[in-house]
Amino acid sequence: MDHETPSAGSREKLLDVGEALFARRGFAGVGLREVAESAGLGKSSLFHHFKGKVQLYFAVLERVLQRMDTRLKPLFASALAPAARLDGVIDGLIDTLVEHPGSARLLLRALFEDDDFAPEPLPEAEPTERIIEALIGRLDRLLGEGVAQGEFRPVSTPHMVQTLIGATVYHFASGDFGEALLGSPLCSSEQVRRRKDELKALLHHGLTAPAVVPSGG
Amino acid sequence: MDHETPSAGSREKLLDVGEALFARRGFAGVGLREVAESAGLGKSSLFHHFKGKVQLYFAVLERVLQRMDTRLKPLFASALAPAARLDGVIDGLIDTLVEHPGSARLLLRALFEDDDFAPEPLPEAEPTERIIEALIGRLDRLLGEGVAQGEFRPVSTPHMVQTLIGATVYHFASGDFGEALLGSPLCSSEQVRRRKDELKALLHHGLTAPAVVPSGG
DNA sequence: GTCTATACTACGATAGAC
DNA sequence: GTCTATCGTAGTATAGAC
Repeated sequence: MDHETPSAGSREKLLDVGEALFARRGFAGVGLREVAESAGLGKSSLFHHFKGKVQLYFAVLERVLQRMDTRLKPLFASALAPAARLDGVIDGLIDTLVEHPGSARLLLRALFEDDDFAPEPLPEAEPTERIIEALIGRLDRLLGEGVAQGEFRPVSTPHMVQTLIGATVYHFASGDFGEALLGSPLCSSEQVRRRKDELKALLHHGLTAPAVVPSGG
Repeated sequence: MDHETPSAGSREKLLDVGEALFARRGFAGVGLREVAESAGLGKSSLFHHFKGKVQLYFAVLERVLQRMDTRLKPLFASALAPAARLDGVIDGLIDTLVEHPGSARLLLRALFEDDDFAPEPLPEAEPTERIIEALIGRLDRLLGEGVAQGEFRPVSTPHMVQTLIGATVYHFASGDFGEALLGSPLCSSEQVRRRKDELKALLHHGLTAPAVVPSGG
């Protein structure tokens, strides 16, 4: 093992620093000098670990998405009924967003900022797009399953996916604004529990099919 | 009249161009040269209309927010019951986001990107914060009213505000991703109508109090 | 693998002619 | 009100010493 670890510590540290900075200020707002020096390196040493700025950025994004995918995959694969499975996915998603500060913002940026870093599609963006597509696909299928089985109302699953992203990713990305709105830190254990409860209650009432009703109603 | 219009056209054009560019690439991702030349001016002429980059940015943001505020104020002030009033606000909000492309992204950025353009709080950011605070305050009070009158479930109004922002602002800010997910343009009249219907249905089932139940249940 | 030094470009902003 | 010219800084990236 370890046949692929050039210097081990520095690369990880660059990814950590890059994750924090890119999350806060976005791709264009971050200078490589700041990244390198925050990691305890000189500016030029960064280029020994990453070919350029975009490569660093997508390496950071891919690590965040990989973490999320690893965490959520088993929850999607559980044998529970769709509604219970969705509850588990929501809890797991919120947990990962909270455990790794910055990942919510980084993910939100990846979703709404069109990757217009370069004119032509970048090959290094492909792995990240693959993971996002897989995650969204699983969520969409879970919702579709619930609708097919009659446990959920017949909603538009893509629109519900968007609503769920907004309710989770956006919420935990909304730093100072969200904190001012709630009156206490977004990631405090109390507000995290509250967020989970509020969202799951909204879905329980709003997504679950409202029991069996006679068609004449 | 007209005592305050120096050149009229250029300033408006700069705001238009700035709105499009800042929405797409964020504050740091936009160069003043591109803004000026896209407006048909030289780079230096821009400084005749705006003192600097931050002033241009907040002028753009303020215009967007002002537009939104003017549109939504009467909807918030309507005499309808809270649930119907909320429906109207949602329709109006989505309409403004759709009519002015870029405003969703610009607003989303303003909400989740902490204004870390400068170390100290900028005086030119204050008007925008005032409008946002007013809008959010009205929405929060509308929800609180509905809860107090028993028309809504006893939800956390700040959390519901966040959910609504995510369901509207984020959705229409999610350009290529959202379009790929839905399979057709976000702002097509069909998808806009669908978005309104899906969201209002979710709220109708998930936010409205589920009829009167005996307390012993 | 990290450093100093450097090339080249673009940035925000200012000065002054017209 | 717009222009050309310029300043100072910081950006990404490369070359080469250690």
